[in-house]
Amino acid sequence: MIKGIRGAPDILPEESGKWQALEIVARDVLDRYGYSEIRTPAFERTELFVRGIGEGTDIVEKEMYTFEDRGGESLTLRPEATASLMRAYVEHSLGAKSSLVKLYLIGPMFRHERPQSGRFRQFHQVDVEAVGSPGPAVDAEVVALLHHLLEAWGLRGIQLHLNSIGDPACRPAYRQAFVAYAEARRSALCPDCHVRLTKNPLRILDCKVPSCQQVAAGAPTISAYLCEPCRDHFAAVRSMLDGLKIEHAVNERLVRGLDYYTRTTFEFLNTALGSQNAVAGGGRYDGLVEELGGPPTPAIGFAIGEERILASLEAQQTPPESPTYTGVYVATAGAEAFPTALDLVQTLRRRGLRAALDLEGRSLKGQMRQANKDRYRYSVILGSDELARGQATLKDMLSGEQRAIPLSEVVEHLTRLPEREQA
RNA sequence: GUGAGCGUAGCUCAAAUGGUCAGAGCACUGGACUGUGGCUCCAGGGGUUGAGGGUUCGAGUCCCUCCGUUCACCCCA
Repeated sequence: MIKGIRGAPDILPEESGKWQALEIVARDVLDRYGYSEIRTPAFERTELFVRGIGEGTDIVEKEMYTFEDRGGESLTLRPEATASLMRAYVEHSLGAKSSLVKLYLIGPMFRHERPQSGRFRQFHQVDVEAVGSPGPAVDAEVVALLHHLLEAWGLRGIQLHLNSIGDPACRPAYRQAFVAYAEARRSALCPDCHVRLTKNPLRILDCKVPSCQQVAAGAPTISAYLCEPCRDHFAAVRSMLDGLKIEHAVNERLVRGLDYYTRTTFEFLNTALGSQNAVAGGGRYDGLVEELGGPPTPAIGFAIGEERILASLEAQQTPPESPTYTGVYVATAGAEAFPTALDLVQTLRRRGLRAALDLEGRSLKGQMRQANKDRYRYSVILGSDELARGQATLKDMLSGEQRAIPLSEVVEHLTRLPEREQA
């Protein structure tokens, strides 16, 4: 048996409905906020991610699915959406059409990590980006949008963590101060953090090792080092969120792992989820577009992990769907009724009804069982008796009542009956 | 990449110290109900016990290797 790829699960028929429901809500809410969908390819030149995400990041260093195409060019399956989206933004000069461009992208991302609960090698994100404005109002609206989305999905108990990590004017000073502080306490740090010290020192703030946390607790905080503009920006974002009654906690340890972030960073956490508990995360990245060869363009965005949203909904036992009885199952007694049944079913389908019949020559009993299992609201029984009299038997699968009606009126009759009924 | 746990029918699981141990429930198909679902009862199909090797008179049960899977670390959605 040829098996699927580890960490790239199939979404089976019984669960695809949940995904559809999730994405319908997302598209609806995004549309209300004025966002347009963009679809970019699932792969890009490797260079795009190396430059966009950052040479030293874990994603680029060890998690990318990279391969050479037949022309010898290095390509990579997208590990995240922002870089692709910004590439398209620059390539097609989307900024020329309006000063603030609002885009979203839904699709699979690929990262070569060891799978575990809430983490996959192919996973799905709803990625949202607002490009073109540096103002704090955009930050606030973007966070409010995400908050709105989670609410629309029915998620409960999600915490919002917020931080500002400064900009090129002030972050270097902080970084320097932090490194000096950490360097002095090197002996207390775990081996991983020794590596971080040179590669990505701020990540030490995130480390879970107790001794490192102690070091982190006494470390200089970013807030003390923010420059005037960054401080004002952050304060403005916070006060707008307060005005919108969106609860948030400032988490100075929230240092995101991608190089391109500036100023505002945020994460929505669900502590009910276990180890991989970030349900969505994002931030501002005012330098990325320029880094990719475009004009200096401020932007902010976030990504939502669809698997983690679904897991959260499972965890709180509110699956997105409830079974309904709809449509018509046409059962036949005797092979001679089949042509009539087939024709009837096709007609019903053209009239917009969900309709089916047995294609395997099963017994009437078997057909009725199928009708019940597939949640059909009505069944129509066609047999030699009915055909001889020019009639059909119409049965209500919920009440069990049945009666004979003229064959010629079946379609009309069924299209007038209530279409959807709760179980 | 590192560590730990687990791998028996489609699914969830049984099978005491190795000796009728290859089973049950659900699901599926058929029947009881001679043309009818959801309840009940009966029957049937389906497994080289993840793969390969070893120990033994004998292994699902012990040992080794590999593979898969789960959770955790790392990191992130």
